[in-house]
Amino acid sequence: MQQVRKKSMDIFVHFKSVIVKIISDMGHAHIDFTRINTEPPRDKTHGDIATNAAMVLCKTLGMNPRELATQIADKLKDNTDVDDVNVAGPGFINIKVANAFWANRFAELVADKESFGRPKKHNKKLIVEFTSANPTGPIHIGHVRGTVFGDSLASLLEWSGHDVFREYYVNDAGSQVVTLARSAFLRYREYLGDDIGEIPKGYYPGDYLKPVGKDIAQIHGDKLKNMDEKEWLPVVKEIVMKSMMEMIKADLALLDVKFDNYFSERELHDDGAIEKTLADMRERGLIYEGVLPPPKGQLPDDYEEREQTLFRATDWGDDIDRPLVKSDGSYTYFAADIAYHRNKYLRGFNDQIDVLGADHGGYVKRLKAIVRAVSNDEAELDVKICQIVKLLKDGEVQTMSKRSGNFITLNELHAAVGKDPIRFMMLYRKNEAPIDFDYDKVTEKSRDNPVFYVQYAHARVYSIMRQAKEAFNGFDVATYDFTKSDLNLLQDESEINLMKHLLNWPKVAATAAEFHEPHRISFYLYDLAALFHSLWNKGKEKPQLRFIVDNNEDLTLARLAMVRSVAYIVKAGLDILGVDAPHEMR
RNA sequence: GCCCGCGUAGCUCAGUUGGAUAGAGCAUCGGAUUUCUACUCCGAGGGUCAGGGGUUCGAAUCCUCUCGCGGGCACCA
Repeated sequence: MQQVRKKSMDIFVHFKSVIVKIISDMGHAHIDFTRINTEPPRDKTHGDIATNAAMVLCKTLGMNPRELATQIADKLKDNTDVDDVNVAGPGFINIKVANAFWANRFAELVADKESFGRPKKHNKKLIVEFTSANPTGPIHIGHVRGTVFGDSLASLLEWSGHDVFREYYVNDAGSQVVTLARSAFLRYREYLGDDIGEIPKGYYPGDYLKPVGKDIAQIHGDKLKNMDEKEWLPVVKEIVMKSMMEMIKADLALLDVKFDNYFSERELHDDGAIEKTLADMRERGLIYEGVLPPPKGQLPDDYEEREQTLFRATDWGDDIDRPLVKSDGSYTYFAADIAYHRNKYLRGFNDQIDVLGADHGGYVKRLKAIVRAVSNDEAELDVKICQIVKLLKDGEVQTMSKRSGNFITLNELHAAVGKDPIRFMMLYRKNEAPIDFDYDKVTEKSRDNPVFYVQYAHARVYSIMRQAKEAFNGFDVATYDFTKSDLNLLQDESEINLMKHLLNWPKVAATAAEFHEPHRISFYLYDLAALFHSLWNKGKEKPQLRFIVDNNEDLTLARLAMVRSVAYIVKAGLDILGVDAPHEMR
């Protein structure tokens, strides 16, 4: 038979195409192949690749699954990349791949280095909105998870060939900004020597506004002090907003997070975008005047039934229609949100992702409804909800009191723990699962700490290379071309296992990107590190498995190619997570 | 009351979107240990996948009901 020569980076994709070709050649070219899976079997003794092809297609082809499987298996045996094939269970086809195939495939990794398995450009325009913390104070622990998640998800999608835009939505329009300005004005008076007493209830009490008070005084002297609020408010607002955003950007820099754009909610109000959006929606019949049923559960004290302007969200998958105009005539936050998501659509983002905190779980449906409605189903929104982070210190949960403004800031957390542990631990859980963030454990340098464990794998590779340099008299990892290594010399089972795991990387990264789940990268890297460390440890008992083998330069160079490849993939993965890949541990 | 998420080993969690005998770390138990700079290492036991019913060749995964935990439930942002 004719072999499928086109090599795909992903071995599973590759073998799927081989199987599809076989079935097509059997005279079934025009059936649906999408349900065919090629994946590693749970049990390694079953081989390297398992496929459900026969079970999935037997109905359409009117055949017994085992019989079909046997026919496909017979053809597979002719493939030189295949060492052995068997049919098992209800009709699984298990493929054992020839060692030479692994070696050939591994040569691609060695040649491609960190970019191994990286898909080509998709030219899909994606926007990821995350953090979007209210600009009324510093970034604190509650924002950190969503920030790290959003940033890494964006990196992951970039790695996968998409055109990704990171955006922060600044809620600078509502009454909270007025409160912020008043709070800053108090600090201004305080700086000028007034006794301001206790910060009144409802104001922002944090010390971080003191420098803002000072700034105002330095710019305007005491001339604001005796003005009416009407006059000083816009002035103070301007200064305090600018100052808050600078503070937030500095905080985010601690995590190496940079946004492509900070999108101002106020501008949506000022430039008429909301009116325009609502006018468009009215024209399309998406808006009506009506009365909403009273909210279920505890009725708010000031509830009054009245007719209001509503968006037909129920037509787009939401549970209830949503109000757009408040009783005082101004727009709701939701109205601005519609204009905002419409704006994203008009900028060409048909794939949108919003990263939100657990307390916003109730908004998912309405946000999705918005995007569908304003784009007339051309654009799609995925909302990722990040669960809470429980901060543990000395084994006890740290509760933070909002009342006194006494929350743990990113700044404090960063000073105590550092960027890499923060980022890794935030990504070492599925986004919907809560995290216990143990202050003490996360700084620990032991196997118990996955950050260290993974970083150490990378550092260990460089350590080995430094030793190789001595053993080989000036051997230089930076310039040596490992594609010259003879990878067929790697025959030990533990070496083959490590190589297989490395070759799994493209599939892991692709799956993580497809489902917007960066945590898969962290878990993969942890497993990779475990395999690598374990192999290193074997060298203690069996010196013949050591990476650097005396008097056998060829074998050593083959092993060094493998070792070097561990660092390529760890580096690629850690880059996505935004965690440093150190050359040595300190 | 309604909506969303979660429920997997003693504990903390994965589980390749429906695949075969459900995995890892910690803890427990049993061994090894003057080391290719660093982290000790190797192995074992441990399960009604919250529970019932259903869909099909096949379910932790999909549907349905029940229980438990968390979050949310006009006009705030």
